[in-house]
Parts: sequence; C-alpha cells; structure tokens
Amino acid sequence: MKYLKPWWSDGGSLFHLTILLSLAELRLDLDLDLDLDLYLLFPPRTLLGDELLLRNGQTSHISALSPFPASGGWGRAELLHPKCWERDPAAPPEGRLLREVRALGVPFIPSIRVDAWLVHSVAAGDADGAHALLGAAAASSAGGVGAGVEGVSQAAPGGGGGPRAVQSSPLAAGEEEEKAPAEPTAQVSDADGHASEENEVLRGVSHSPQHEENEQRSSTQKEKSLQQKNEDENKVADKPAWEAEKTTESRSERYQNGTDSFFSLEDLFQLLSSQPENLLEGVSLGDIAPLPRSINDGMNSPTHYNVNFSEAVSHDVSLHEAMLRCSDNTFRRDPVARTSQPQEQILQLSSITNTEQTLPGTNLTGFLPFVDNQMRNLSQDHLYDLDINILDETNLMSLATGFDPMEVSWLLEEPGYDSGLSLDSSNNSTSVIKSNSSHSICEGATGSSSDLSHHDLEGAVGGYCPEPSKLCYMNDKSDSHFHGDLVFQHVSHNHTYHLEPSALESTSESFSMPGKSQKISRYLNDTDRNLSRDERRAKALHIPFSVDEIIRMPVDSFNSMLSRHYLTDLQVSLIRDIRRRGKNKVAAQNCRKRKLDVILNLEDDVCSLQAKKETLKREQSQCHKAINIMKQKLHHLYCDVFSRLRDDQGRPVSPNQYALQCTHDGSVVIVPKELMIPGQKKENQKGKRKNEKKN
DNA sequence: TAAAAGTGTCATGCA
DNA sequence: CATGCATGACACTTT
Repeated sequence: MKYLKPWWSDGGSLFHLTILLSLAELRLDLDLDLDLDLYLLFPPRTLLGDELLLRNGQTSHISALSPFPASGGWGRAELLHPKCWERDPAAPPEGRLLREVRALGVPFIPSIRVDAWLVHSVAAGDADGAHALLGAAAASSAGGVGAGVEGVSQAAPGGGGGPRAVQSSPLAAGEEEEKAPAEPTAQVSDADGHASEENEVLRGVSHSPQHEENEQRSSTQKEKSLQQKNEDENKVADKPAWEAEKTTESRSERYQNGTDSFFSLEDLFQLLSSQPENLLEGVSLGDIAPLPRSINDGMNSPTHYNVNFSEAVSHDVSLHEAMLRCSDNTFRRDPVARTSQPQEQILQLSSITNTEQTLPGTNLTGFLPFVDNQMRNLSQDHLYDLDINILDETNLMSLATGFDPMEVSWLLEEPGYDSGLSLDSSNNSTSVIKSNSSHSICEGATGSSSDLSHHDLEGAVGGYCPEPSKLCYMNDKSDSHFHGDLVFQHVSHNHTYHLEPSALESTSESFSMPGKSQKISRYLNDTDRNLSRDERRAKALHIPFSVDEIIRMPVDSFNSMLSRHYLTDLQVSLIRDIRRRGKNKVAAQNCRKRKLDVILNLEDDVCSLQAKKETLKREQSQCHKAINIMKQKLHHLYCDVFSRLRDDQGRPVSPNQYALQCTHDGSVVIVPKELMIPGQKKENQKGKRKNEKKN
C-alpha cells in the first residue's frame, strides 16, 4: 500500500482532502485525520481528466466536460473545526465556507472538496485482488507532503487474495513493510517512467524538495504509526466489525486527546449541521454510514463491500462509488493545466471508461475481473500518494453517498415537472451525459454535473435540501453563473411530455414512471410530504412568495411582483408555471364542481319528472274511474229513458233499434239506429256492449 | 387486487 | 397578443 501522508502544519495536521460527492456515481468512505483547516471547494462540475478510481478496480476518467469557467470554478471556503477555534481564539467562529455560502444566495448542493485528493480504489496487484488506497496530495499552497509509501502492488499479495488483502490492507501493509521494507520515495521513483511521469503530474508537489523532506519525516511517523496500527489491528483482527469500529473509535478518542487531533468527516458533517443556515441541512449522519473500521475493511471482499454499501446507504439508490481523483489543486482549478494531462493516460482511461459503459449498471456489485493490467499499474502509480497513516491513525468512516441519478434528482424529475420552457432546444447537460454514455462511472462523475444541477435547481437554492440525506454538494458563487446556466439549460429542456423514453431516461425525466412518486415520497420528510409539488419546487428554488400568493394574485400585482424582485429566469419560469398550474387546478376543480352540479341537477330533474309522471298517472287513473262512473250513470239513465218510452202503438221502444240523439237546439229525439251518424252509432254500440258485459 | 372515484395537469378553444 | 376560464383527455393516486 502506498499512502501519502497529509502535510502537517505547525498547529497540527492540515489535511486537504478532496471529497467529490457525485450525485450519481461517487461515494466516499473515509475518515481522515483532519484538524485545523478544512477547505471545502465546490466543483461546479467534474473536470476533464478527473480520474475515477472505482472500488471495483476500474479506473475511469472524465472524458467530456464543459469548459472550466474562466472566473474560476472552484469555490473555496474554509471550515474550522471547533478544536481549531479553541486553539485559535482569533479564528472566526464560523468557517469561511459558511460565510461565503451564505453570501451566495444561489443554489448550491453541498459537496465537499478538501484540497488534496483522496483515492479509494480496489485496483490490486492481481486481477482478483483489491486494495484500498487513500491518497492525500498536498495542497499546492500548503507545503510538502509526507509520504509514507508502500507498494501498491503489494497490497494484495498472493493474487486472488483480494478479500484478505482488502480487509487487512493496513495490517498487510505493515507486514509487507516488515518483510520487505519498502522505500516509499524509491518506489515512487522506481516505478516505470510512465507511471512516474504520471505521478509527477498527479502528485504535483509531491516531488518538491519540501515534499521529499516531509515524506521522510512522515515515513518515520508512518513507521511508528504502523507499529501502533499493527498492534491495534492484531487486537481487532478477529473481532466483529462493530467491535472493530469500537476499537477504532477509542483509538480516535485517543488521537483526539493526543497530539494529533482527530477530525472525521462525521465531525465535519456535524459541524455543518450545527450551523444555523447549515449547508448540509438535513444531512443525516445515518446516511453517512460508518465504514467498517477502515477503507480496507470496506474493501475486504466483494460481498462485504456490497453489504456495506447496501447498509451504508439506507435508500434504494443505486450505489455507485468512485473516488474522483485529481492531481492537485492547481491542476484542479486550472482548466488549462488540466488539459495538460497526458493524452495517453486520458485515452487509456477513456477506453476503460468506455469499457465501463458496457457494464450493466454501475452499482459495483462486485469486483470486475477484467481490469486491465496496464490500467491497474497506472492506477497503482497514481495511487502512490497514499499515507498509511491515514488509514492507520484515522477512524475510517464511510461517507456513503451512493447516488442514483434517477433518485437524487427526483425533485426536478418529478413526474410532470414542467418548467414551462421551450421544448425544442437541446439539453446541453444531457448531451454531456450522452457523450459519455449515460451509465458509466465516468459519466456518473460527469453526469453528476447535471445531476448536481438538478440539485442546484431543486434542492440547493437558498440552501434547501429536498433530500438532505442525499444532497451533499455545495456550490459557490463563482460557479453560480456557470452552474446556474447549466441548471437552467437543463430545466429548460426538461419538458417531459414529448420526449422519447430514451430521452426521458437519459434526462432522468419521467412523466409517467410507475412507483416513482412513492419512491420520491420516501425521500420526503414529513414536512415536505405535506407540501404540494409546486410548493416543494417553490421552496427548493427559494421563491419568496407563497404558492397561494402566486396563484391568487391579480395579474397586475403578479407582474409587478415579478418585476420588483430580482428573480432568475428559472424562478420566474417556475412562478409562472405555478400560477398557471394553480389557476388551472382551481379551474379544473370548478369545472368538476360545475360538472358535478350539472349531473346532480340533472338527477334532481329526473327525480322530479319521475314524481310528476307518477302524479299524472294517478290523475289519469282517477280520471278514468270518473269517466267510467259517468258512463255507467249515463247508461243507467239511457236505460231508464228507454224503459219509459213508448211508440205510437204503446209498445216499449227497444234500445237496440233506436237511440237517443241530441239535436243542435238542445232537444233530444229518438232516432232509428240505421239513421244515426256512424260515429254515434259505433259509440252507442260500444256502450251497449259494455253494458252487456257488465250485466 | 381490480375498479371506481378523485386529482393534477396539459392542450385547446373561447372570450 | 396576453390572460383567464372552461373543458376534454390523460396519467396518476386514493378509496
């Protein structure tokens, strides 16, 4: 194992650590000896040439990136550990980071980058082996870097001993050192020219005289620490992981009480979380799963590794991880310098990246066996800058940040999210992803830019973290314009409903993704869960108006409001969308009410008409009855009349031969039936039949 | 678990 | 032309 010792300042260890939390692919397991200053830098996006050392042994790099902003994309801030304040009362009560971030007022997603880089890799000397590498390049401004170095290739001796090599890496490193004491500097320089050259590039100040001096110094320290470490390792070697963690914790305490202060990332997150306007609002330490004792432990075996991953991230996120490595700060901050990366290396890495893209998924479910040896060597060479002390004397904590691009960007990608902006323009940020293929680790880092943008949009504005446990990215003001544009572009092109499925997938945008809402809702805390989507969006974008206000406000007031406040295009767009949707929602509700009222009214009409019908039927039957009664009376009267009638000869008049007929003048005459009007004749006949039947 | 009801949203047309 | 409103249609959620 090779470790590059963090450089030490007069006041203690000042370890500049790079932690790039890619929302998609990066995950960091680390626990570092951090003390005085912690510089947090906010990468607007991953930079070209950034290497990703994957825990599965793969090495990747960023092959396509947007230009580095001329203004300097790296926000940089300082966070002071409370212990530092104690030592330095004059130190500001809060880190520059917080102050600067507060001053930003722009969306940012917490991320952490401390000046040096940290490498965590499973590239090993053999194909199946794995080793963990923790690298700490010195900050360019920070002076030399001690280098307790062991051969990387010795991390997993015996080939096929990956698990063992991983789990016992620190110990194994010590053993290796005892058996064949490695000369760190010599190894660095003894590496083949190619590797050395790359190391030169990557390690930057590592080869400075001061650095060499520090290396020697740190080598001594490393040997001491190795002895201590080996003792500790032997004590805890057979203990369960949790016991090992306890041991590590106690060791941490010891370090805290000792000369070397201990400052883990957990401390960092706690510190951040303790801030009133904390940047990592809601960051749950539960999501920062403790690493099993050491990175190496975490790298112990694929199985163990996976288990840790699953446990480390308590969400259903796809756990991708990688360490984003860069040579040094200068390199990282300077795009020109960055482009000076050896093209060969880039190409090689690119090829690996491309190979990686073909792999199903990136959640590192196992160690990939096909790691190219050359690549491995390259990785090893790049991993010289590792300080065993880091593993040795630090409580290795897992910063489990397995981000699934689909899930970390849930807010923006909520089904139906519509920025209200045009559909037709291309999605630049997406194109970046596509250019790198959307599923590679490399893309994960690169894509994290866009993903970060999502968070920038949704979660980070004003420091709001929609998914606190997920969002650990910080942006700084210098990046805001750059990042903001990216964000806006992304959202601008994020209309969902006419995109092809592939596009939806690539943009993590789904208009109808079954189960996604539930998935999203899982990430919402109780407060946010009660909010509507627009409310969450408004909250995410830190829109200074309530959704209700936006919707109900008269158009004049609305327009004046928009003009009065300085709002980004994105905010204005969202506000208009909110207003449009809100009004339409009310309109739809009214429409449905009206529709329901119409239906209810129609039902009432039906009921009343049915009642009326029944009434009429009853009246009809009553009329019929009355008519029949009248007819009966008429018949009786008829019969009575005829019974009294006599002809000229005194004989009774038969009603069968004669009928009574009213004349126009009102008189009644007896008419022979054959002389009767046909209608009257029939009527009389009917009456006769009825009477006969009744009789 | 399937079906119905409810809801939000979008597209479209009209005023 | 911008805006509001109404409404059908669709997808999704809730019952």
